[in-house]
Parts: sequence; structure tokens; C-alpha cells
Amino acid sequence: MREFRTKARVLLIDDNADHLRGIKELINLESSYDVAGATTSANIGINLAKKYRPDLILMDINMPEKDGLQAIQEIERLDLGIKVIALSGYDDADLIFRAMKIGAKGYILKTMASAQLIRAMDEVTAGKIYMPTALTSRFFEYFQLSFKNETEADTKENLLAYLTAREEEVLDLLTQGNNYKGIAAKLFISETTVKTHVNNIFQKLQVNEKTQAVLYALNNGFANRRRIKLAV
Amino acid sequence: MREFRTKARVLLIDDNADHLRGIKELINLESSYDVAGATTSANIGINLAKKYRPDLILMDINMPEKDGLQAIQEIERLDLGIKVIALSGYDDADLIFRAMKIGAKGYILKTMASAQLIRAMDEVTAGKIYMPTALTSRFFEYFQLSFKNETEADTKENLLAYLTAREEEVLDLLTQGNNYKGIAAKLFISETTVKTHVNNIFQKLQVNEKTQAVLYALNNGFANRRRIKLAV
DNA sequence: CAATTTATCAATCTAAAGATTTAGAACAAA
DNA sequence: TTTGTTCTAAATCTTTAGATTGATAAATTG
Repeated sequence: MREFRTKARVLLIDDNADHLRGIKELINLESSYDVAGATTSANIGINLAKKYRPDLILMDINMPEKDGLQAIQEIERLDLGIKVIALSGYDDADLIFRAMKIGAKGYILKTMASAQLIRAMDEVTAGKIYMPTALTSRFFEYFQLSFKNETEADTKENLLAYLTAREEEVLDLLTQGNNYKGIAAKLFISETTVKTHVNNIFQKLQVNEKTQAVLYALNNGFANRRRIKLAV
Repeated sequence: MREFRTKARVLLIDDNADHLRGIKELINLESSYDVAGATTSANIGINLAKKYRPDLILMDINMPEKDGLQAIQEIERLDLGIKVIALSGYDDADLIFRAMKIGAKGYILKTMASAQLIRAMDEVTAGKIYMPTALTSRFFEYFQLSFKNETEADTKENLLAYLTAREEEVLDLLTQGNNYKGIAAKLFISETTVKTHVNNIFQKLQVNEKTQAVLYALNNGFANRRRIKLAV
């Protein structure tokens, strides 16, 4: 499959010149990829990325001069569709989490076999996100730990459950910053009715002002359920 | 390696009786596992989990009676150290995300080869978290999408930067649900001073009420910076 | 040093929020 | 059918919130 496409062009960024040379040779052995450039400087790497628009970047994230994670973020913000694979010496869960958060398409340890790197390059080139099984496990442990507190908070009774459908609508509009007049207009009801609903909401949530109701809602999974909070 | 340990005990929960039987036979063929129980009811399954304390649970998460995700969450809350692998008919990113969020140790599609299931069971029994490569990619796409808005939001000017130290203090107390009297008491200043600060905050954040200022603060990385928001 | 920013406070408004009581209509459940 | 819940609304009242103007002292900056 790979054989039938144009060779993917790869940019290498690693402050360790020896390692850089090693990867370069490894990739040159692979018929599917061309090394479009190689540099030991993150800043130069970012400029090369802009200039040569490679398909793929292998980025060492443990560099002294400039943080590799920051470099990845800058490249992602350019929005050039360049896929970045993070290379790291450490299987640190926080590093993995942060790299994936900012948009790395893969995360490989330098100690891993070259086959693993090629596998990652193949998958990422094919539009997928790739991470070795061992690191995936590491990532998820960290991920689940982040949610643990929140999940425990869920254990306590959620007063939002007592709200009626209409009260939820009103509260939802409150969490969007509306005042009572605005809510009345949007729901086509009178402002006094809104006040009635709001007072009922206060009773049920055991608060006595708008802002507190909104804060309760946001802290207890209401409204923008699109937003998932990660306590890290 | 597995041969030298006691057989791990597995509880099966799947509303589809045929599928349940299939998995049971599959596991019986595996010398490393014993089926400790099998049921088509999530509720009965939870009770069996309490009673028999299996090492592992294979939980179908697409059940009509009770949501499998909810069942996983209940089992996690029991904190019995039972590892749960989610079985699903769908490779839906949101389902995967939610299952892993609440603590599933693995996620396997029913359509996957039995070897995949055994692999997952082996890994999870060994204390790791396991997800097939294809699903991992799916998960991370969703994960990165969640963070994209936030990253972009960072790009736009953050009006919070214009606040003075005192104004930040006042805003912080606002985001904790205090009214002006409360803030005055906590900062040992008069209520009119609080009002002055609040009015200045409004100017700078370009809003005109307390709740909106609080919402702006929460949506723009103010205060609880421990919390990372995942816009999903 | 002069100018600016920041933090403090008062007084005075208007507008909005919040509490409380009462009540009719629609609807579902017992 | 009766009972209960939900949604609607008005009237009334008290309390906050919010806008505006003006003023002082301290700290900062040019």
C-alpha cells in the first residue's frame, strides 16, 4: 500500500546530533520516506517546517534550548496539516498527556525498536493517531486519575436532578449570562414567571443568588455537557 | 507466565444471552480463566460482583435495562479492585471516552477477534489498561478535538490580563459565590469600594453583571487553574 | 518632581434581583 | 375523580446590584 504513494517527506528535530544521524539513516533505509530536513534546533525546525511543509515531523521533546512541547504547539497553531510525532526519552505520563493534548499524532520512546517508529510513521501518515500499547496504558492511568476526584464528587447527591424541565431551561440560560428579562424574552414568558422559576431553582439547589446557582450548575456537570472537566 | 498463577475469575454481563454463551465457551477454552458467573442483567451483575468478588468483569455497555456505563461506575465506586473491561458493539469515540473516564480498564469491540479479547484480559489482569490500536486512535482524535477550542481560545486576547491585583482578588471571591457584602468583609474594605472594583472589572471584561464576569473568568482560565477544561 | 495608576470611600440614583403569597390551567397519576 | 405536579402569572415588598460622580492617599512610573 505504501509503495504506491509518493514518498512522505519527514523533518527531523532532535538536539542530539548522534541520535539525529541515527534516525536519518534508519529512515533512508525505508523506501517509503524521504528526509526533508534535519536540525538540532527547535526554532530552526519550526522555520524549516514553514518553508518545506513536510508531511511528518519527528520531534524530540526533551531539548534544552526550546521545549519540544512548545515547538509542537507552535507548529500545530500554524495549521499546516503537518503531523507531528513526539520522540521522548521518558515514558512519563504527564509528558505523554501534554504531548497528546496539544496535538501530537504519536508518541514514541527513543529506546523503542526502530520497527516501532516506522509503524508509528506509517499509521500517522495514514491519518491515524498512534501510540504503543505500553504508553497507552500509562496514558490512561493518568487520564483516569485525573477524573477520579470528579467522579467521587458525583457520588454526593446532585441537586440538579430535582429540577423540572423548565427549570433546567431557565438555569441553562442563566449559565449563559442572561438576566431575567433576557430569559423571559427567550422563553416567551413573563419576567415574573422567570422569577418564580428562579426562586424554585434556588430552593432546590440550596442557594440564594443567581451566581451561586450558576456556579453550582457548572460544578456539577450541568449545562454545557460538551465541556468535560479534567481535574489535573 | 500466566500458567503459574491461580486462574483469574471472570464475571460476564451481557444482555444478549447468545453472546454471553459464546464468550463463556471462549473463556472456558482458555486455561487461564474461570467464569465465576454470567448474567444478562446489569443489576444482578452488580450484586454478583459484590458477592463473588471476581478479578475481572466483562461488561456489555449497550444494554437496554440499565446503562452499562452506569453499571461500571457503580462497580468502580464499590472500590473492590475489580477490573472492568467494556464490551461494545460500537467504536463510537464518545462511548470510548466515557467508558475510560469512569474507570474501565479496557474497551473491546464485540466484532473483534477472540484473540483480542484474551489479549485485553491478559493485560488488564496484569494491572495494565488495554485498548486496541484502532480504538486508541479513535479515542485520541476525540481527545484532541476536545482541547482544540481551548487552545484556540488561548490565542485570543485574555481580558483578565488587564485586571489589577486587587481586582483579581475581588473577581476570585466573586467566582466563589460571594456577594458584595461578603467580599467587603473578607477583604476588610467597605462595600462601596467593592462596588468600585467590580465596576472596573466590568469595564475591563466588557460585561455588565456579576454572573457574566464570573463566567468570563471561568471560561478564560481564571482561578482554579488546576482544572483543565475539555470542551467536548 | 510631576504624572499616572491604584486602592480606598461616600453619596445618590435607577434598575434588577430576590422573597413571599396567591392562583388559574394543563396534565398525569392514583 | 381527586390529588399532585408543573407552568404560568400578578402583586407587593425588601434587598442587592450596578452606574455615576467626586475625592483622598499611597505607590509607581517616567
